[in-house]
Amino acid sequence: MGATTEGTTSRAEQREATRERIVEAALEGFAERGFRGASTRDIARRAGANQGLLTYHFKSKDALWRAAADRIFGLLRKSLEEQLEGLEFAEVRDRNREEIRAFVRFAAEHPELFRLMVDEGKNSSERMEWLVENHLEPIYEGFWQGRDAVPDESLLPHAYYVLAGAGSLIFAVAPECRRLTGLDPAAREVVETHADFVAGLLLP
Amino acid sequence: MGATTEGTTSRAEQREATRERIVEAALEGFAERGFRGASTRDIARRAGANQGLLTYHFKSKDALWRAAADRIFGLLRKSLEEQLEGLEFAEVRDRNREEIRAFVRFAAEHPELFRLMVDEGKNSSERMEWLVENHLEPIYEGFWQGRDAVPDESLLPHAYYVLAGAGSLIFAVAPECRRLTGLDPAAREVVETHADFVAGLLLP
DNA sequence: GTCTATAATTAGATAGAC
DNA sequence: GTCTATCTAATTATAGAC
Repeated sequence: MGATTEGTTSRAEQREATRERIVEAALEGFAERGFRGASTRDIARRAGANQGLLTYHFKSKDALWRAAADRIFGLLRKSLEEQLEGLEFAEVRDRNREEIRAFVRFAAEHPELFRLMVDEGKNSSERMEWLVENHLEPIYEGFWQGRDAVPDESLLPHAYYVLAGAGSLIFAVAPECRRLTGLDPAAREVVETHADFVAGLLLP
Repeated sequence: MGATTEGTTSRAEQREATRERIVEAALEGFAERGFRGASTRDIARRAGANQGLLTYHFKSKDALWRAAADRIFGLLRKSLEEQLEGLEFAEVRDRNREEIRAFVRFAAEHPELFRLMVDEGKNSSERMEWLVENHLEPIYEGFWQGRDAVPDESLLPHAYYVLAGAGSLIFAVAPECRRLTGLDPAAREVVETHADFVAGLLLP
C-alpha cells in the first residue's frame, strides 16, 4: 500500500480538508459580520490558517463568499432530503407541513443561512443577483410547485417570505432572544415548539 | 425681530438640523452594511458633511450608532401611536389585529429597523445588551401585557419573533424580493396585503 | 501547499485652521 | 460649527521564501 493507504492522507485529500475548513470559517465570518464587515484575516484565524492561504485556494474575498454560499445552500438541500426521505403522506398538505418543520429545524441548526440572506438581500449587488440565479430561484420554484390547491396564488410570495422570516428569525438572533426572553432558541424542545407553531400558522 | 425671526435659523436650530442629517445617514449606513461594514466616511458623505464633523457632534462611531438606534425606535413608537390613536375596538383581539397591521406598515416604510436588529441581535455585544435594555424590553413587555386571554403563555416568545420576522423580512430584503418574485414590496397594495396576511395568520 | 513580507487602500480618531 | 490634514491601525491582494 502506498501513499493512499488508510491512515495517511493524500495531497488531494489534505487540499480538500483545508478548503473545507476555510469555507466553514468563511461562512461563520460572513454570517456574523456581513460581507464588508468580515475580514479575511479573521476568517483565516478561525480556520487556523494564514491569510495568504485564502488567496491561494480562492482567488478573492468575493469568490470565497460564493463558496461559503454554495456550502450553506448545499447543506440546506441535503438536510431537507434527509429529513423527508422515506416519509409517506396521505395528502400534499401533510407533506407541506413536514417540509415546513424540516426547514425550521435547519434554520435552528444553521442560523448562518438567514444571516447571509438578510445581509445580501437588502442591497442590489452582483452577489445578490448571483444568489437569486444560482440558489434562490430553484428553491422558490419548488415552493410554487410543491403544493397543489392554493387558495390565492398571488399570496405565494408573501407566504414564502413569511415562512423564511417566521421560521428563522428567532434562531438568527439567538443571543438577543436569550437576553430578552430568557428562552434559549438552541434547545431541542424550543426548536420543535417553534417548528410546530410556524407549521400550524401556515397550514392550520 | 432679531436672529430668531421666522425665516432665519438660529445656531441651535442649525446644530440640530445637522445632527439630524447625520443620524439619518448613519441609520441608513448601519442598516445597509452593518456596524462594522459601515464607514464613518461613507455616512458623512451621505449626510453631505465631513468626516471630522461626525466626531464633533458624536464622540465615536459607537455613540453615533446609539443615536441612530434611538432614532429608529423613536420613529416606531411615534408611528404606532399615530396609527392607533382615536381608534375604538369592541374586543382586545380587534385591537391586537390592528396593532399587527400598524407594525407591518412601519416595517415596510422603515426596513432599517429589521436590518439593524438582525445585524446586532446575532452577536453578543455591548450594543446588543444596550439595545435590549433600552428599547427591546419595553416593547416586549408591551407585547406581553397588550393582550388579555392567551392560550399558552409559553408561546409568547415564539409569537413575538414570528411577528417580527414574518412582518418585516419581505421589506428588509426588498431588492432581492423584486428580483426573485417580480413583486415590489414597497407598493402600497403589497404592503396592505402583507399586513392583512400576517394579521390573519396570528389572529385568525 | 503553507507561510512571511509587503504594497496600496481604507478605517476611526485627533489636531488645528478658519 | 465645519473643514482639511494627518496619525495609527486594519484592510485586501500580491510576491516570493520554504
